[in-house]
Amino acid sequence: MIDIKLIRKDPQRFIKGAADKNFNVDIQRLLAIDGELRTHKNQLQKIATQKNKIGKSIPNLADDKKKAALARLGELKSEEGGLNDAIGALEPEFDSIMGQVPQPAADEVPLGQDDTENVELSKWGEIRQFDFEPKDHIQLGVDLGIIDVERGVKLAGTRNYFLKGDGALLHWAVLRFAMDHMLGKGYVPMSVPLLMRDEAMRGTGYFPGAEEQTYQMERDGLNLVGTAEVPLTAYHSGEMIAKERLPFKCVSLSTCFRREAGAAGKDTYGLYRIHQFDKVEQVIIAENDEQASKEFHKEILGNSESVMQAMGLPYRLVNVCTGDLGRGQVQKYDIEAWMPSRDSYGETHSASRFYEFQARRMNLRYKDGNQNRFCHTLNNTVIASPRVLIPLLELNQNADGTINIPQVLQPYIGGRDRIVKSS
RNA sequence: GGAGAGGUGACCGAGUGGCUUAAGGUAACGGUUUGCUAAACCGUCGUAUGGGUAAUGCCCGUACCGGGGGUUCGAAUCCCCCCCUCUCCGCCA
Repeated sequence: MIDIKLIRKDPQRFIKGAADKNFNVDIQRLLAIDGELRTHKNQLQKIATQKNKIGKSIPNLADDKKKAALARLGELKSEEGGLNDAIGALEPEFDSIMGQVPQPAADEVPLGQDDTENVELSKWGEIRQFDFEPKDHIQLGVDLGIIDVERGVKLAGTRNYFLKGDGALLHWAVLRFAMDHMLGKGYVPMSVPLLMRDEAMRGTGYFPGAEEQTYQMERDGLNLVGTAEVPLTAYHSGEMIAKERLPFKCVSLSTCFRREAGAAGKDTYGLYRIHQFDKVEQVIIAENDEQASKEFHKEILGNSESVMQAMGLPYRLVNVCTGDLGRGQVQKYDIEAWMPSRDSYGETHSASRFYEFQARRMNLRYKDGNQNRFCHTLNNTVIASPRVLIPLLELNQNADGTINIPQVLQPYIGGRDRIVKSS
């Protein structure tokens, strides 16, 4: 949510901001309604002033004067009714448009239409050249007996899968390593509810917009979250946090659910785009300070980079362009890991900062002196699996079809250093 | 699922029609004093919004006691609907 006062002051900034992000929002209409509403509310206020004045004098009035006063009150009331009707007719549209105004991107965000125009900032690691014909992760997984997509589809439909034996162990190894990595940095571990009210979905900015991407439990009015960002960020929603408790840094391991509606035919092969996966997610709730937010943004990005580096996975860092940003994001960095079977980098992490966009929607505040201020929020993936298993399996395969396990993961998989076919 | 009790400011908590610009307390902030891992006393202290003004300050308004509607000249207080929380019972990993 954007402060309407900022929109009034500089509408051009928000018109351009929305256009850059490819959001279709009628700011002019918003301001027209805002103007009308303000005029009406102003009149309403004047009427209320008169009503209050007359109302207070009534007990001390003589009968004839009282009668006149009551008559006057009647007139004022009907005037008030007309104004209230006008306001009632305008407000829903106002609220609807307000909820859609995007947060303008930061100046350092490149202009662009979609992810093809994201700008590469840096690369880490050597891309492995194979001296044999490498298999993709599904071939490897099926041959080793650790990935079973067929039965996943049989039981749960397309984009579902089983991980089995060392496949399941490797999946959990990656998650546990990532979690331990974050605990060393002082993030508070959280186990969170995954069914969220609409309120939390709106507060984080997923609604309106992502309803189609969300499994909705209509009978209970709850939504399966697509990321632990929702419960973590909304944890203190509606509260006044003590300033000393900021920044609040937390991390959660959770399952994530995504309908992937509208992605029909896209990335259908393998474990890249699936309905259910597990993710370690980091969230920071901070004071309202843009410079500090940028610092925290670097911090959460660094946390994830060091996880990738520890596992030896080559990746590149991308500055996401305006057209590929979500409604609330000020700026977003993606980490994309090299995936041999795709012959390209594929997104594995997404680090966003929002300034007060989310906090304003969920009324998440702290006291700064005698002023109440909205917090700043940020989040980033620490690791998401099984997507990260794609590079992990493919890049560490041997000619005989076995997989080398990176050293940092070995403690989580029985101290073994490779995955071999089990009988 | 059944029954009951509740939702008041950062927090606790009083308040059944005008004296509520919400008592009292806690926390916070400023000060005085005594002295020392602090206490006592005094003072300040809700939010949002409109107008005025050079002003995030000050002045004048308006709204806000879970949300929405109603009764009334006047509602935290009475009525209706909804949401949420808690307790007990039932069921249950």
